[in-house]
Amino acid sequence: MVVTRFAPSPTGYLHIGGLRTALFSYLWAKKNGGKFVLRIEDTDKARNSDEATKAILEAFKWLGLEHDGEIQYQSKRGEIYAKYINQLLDEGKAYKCYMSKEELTQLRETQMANKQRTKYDGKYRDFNATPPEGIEPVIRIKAPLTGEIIVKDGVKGDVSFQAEDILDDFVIARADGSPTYNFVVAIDDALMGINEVIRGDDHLSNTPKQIVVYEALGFDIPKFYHVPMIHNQQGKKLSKRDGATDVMEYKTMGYTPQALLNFLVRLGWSHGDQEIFSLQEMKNLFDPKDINKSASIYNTEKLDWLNAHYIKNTPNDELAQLLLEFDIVLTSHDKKEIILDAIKERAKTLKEMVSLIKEILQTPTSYDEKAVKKAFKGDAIEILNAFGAKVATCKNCHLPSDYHILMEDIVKEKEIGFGKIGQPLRVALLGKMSGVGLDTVMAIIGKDETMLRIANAITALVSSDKTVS
RNA sequence: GGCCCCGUCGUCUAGCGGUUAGGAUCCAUGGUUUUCAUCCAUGUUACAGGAGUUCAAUUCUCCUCGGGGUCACCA
Repeated sequence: MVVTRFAPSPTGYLHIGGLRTALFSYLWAKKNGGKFVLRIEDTDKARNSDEATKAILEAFKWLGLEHDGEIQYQSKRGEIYAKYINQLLDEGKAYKCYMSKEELTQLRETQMANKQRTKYDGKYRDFNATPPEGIEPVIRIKAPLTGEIIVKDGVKGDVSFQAEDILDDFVIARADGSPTYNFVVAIDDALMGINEVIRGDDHLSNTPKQIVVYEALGFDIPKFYHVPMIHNQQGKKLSKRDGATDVMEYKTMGYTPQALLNFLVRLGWSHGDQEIFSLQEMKNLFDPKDINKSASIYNTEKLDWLNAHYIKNTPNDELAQLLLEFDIVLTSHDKKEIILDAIKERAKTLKEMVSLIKEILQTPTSYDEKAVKKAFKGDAIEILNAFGAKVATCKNCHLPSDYHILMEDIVKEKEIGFGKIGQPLRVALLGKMSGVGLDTVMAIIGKDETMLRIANAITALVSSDKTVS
């Protein structure tokens, strides 16, 4: 069974890059009928917060990503780590190092001065004399000093490291007894049965150290997939400064979970030429072997397009539901269908839908100057007036088609083009030159409101003398 | 600096020795529409550079250049 995991450290909101690796891990587990474990790496007490954990869970919930089993917290697993530290000590695979921080610093400075790479010199590796006074030791693992370590990576291929280039006896437990990252990750992954690790490729160079731990403990080494980073426009690692890296920001900006997931799954992964993936399709088709090797640049143009696509293809009931989050209540509005049908084709985000809806439902209080200039030429006011009268006498005006007939009538009677009535009427109803079809607007707001808006516009424009003759 | 990874249109990507180098997005143009948007059609734009290997390289090898990541008693 495939068991994957997402293992964030709760130091802030859920990052867009983190979400992508989470999604990949989730999909791969689901595709194989396996398990997706959520593990909170909260060993750094100074930087962690409960809020951050909540934020991650909130984002998961919004996007519909579900982890399997209980959430694992590293902070609760201290005893387990201690047990393995002692085991390694007993087996002589790890040892206590009494080098003071000052001495370590000194060592590094000397190495740097000699243009050597900085590494621990193994001073206490085979030490069995009386330890120096007043120093709490750290625990170091005996890492191989020579030889090759190969990371078999499903994305990058076999990546080979030379022990002498990168390894030294690294610390697995600090002076206060707390275990370090590379040690606990290996233990947790092994104990939780994680056999496919999908994570950012910034961890690739950590992997040999973790392999050292796996081997010392006799654990099976999982399959690794190191997925390339997401870069900002400058080609650097995406950071908070780049803006919009908090997953939940996308909710407030009016993106749908579907669109965001679809956007993310295609960043660094592809399945032929397919662009649109439902969550179910992702679960069926995702395979880490199709993950790209190179980093991608974060650019939301395609997200906008996907979001527009999903809005267009979402049933109105669902849209009404989503709009509730934006304080738009259409769920039991009698014109719900006609409103949503009218605007879903022209909005890129839910937020845009909100302003489109308000634009229709609210009586305009001002008129766009350019639009007025363009629309109100010649006898526009007269035409508009005549149209108003037509609406007033209309006995059966409910549907857009009813109003459309009215417009056709006036075009015929006055022998004018559609624009002659369309333009001034549009300004009167919406206050500007663009927007939803006029017959639709009138059907939505009804006969009385239509007449009111026409009257308002005429009054306003005549009194302010904004007409152009 | 050492080590490691990467390099196809502006962007996301397909390609897995022989293709007019494909799709998507963006942009532009045209059509549809009373307007805007949608939709449809058309178009511009890419194999970082140089050596090999081969009958043939975007594809394989090496070098150069460029970009990124990582080198802790952080995770």
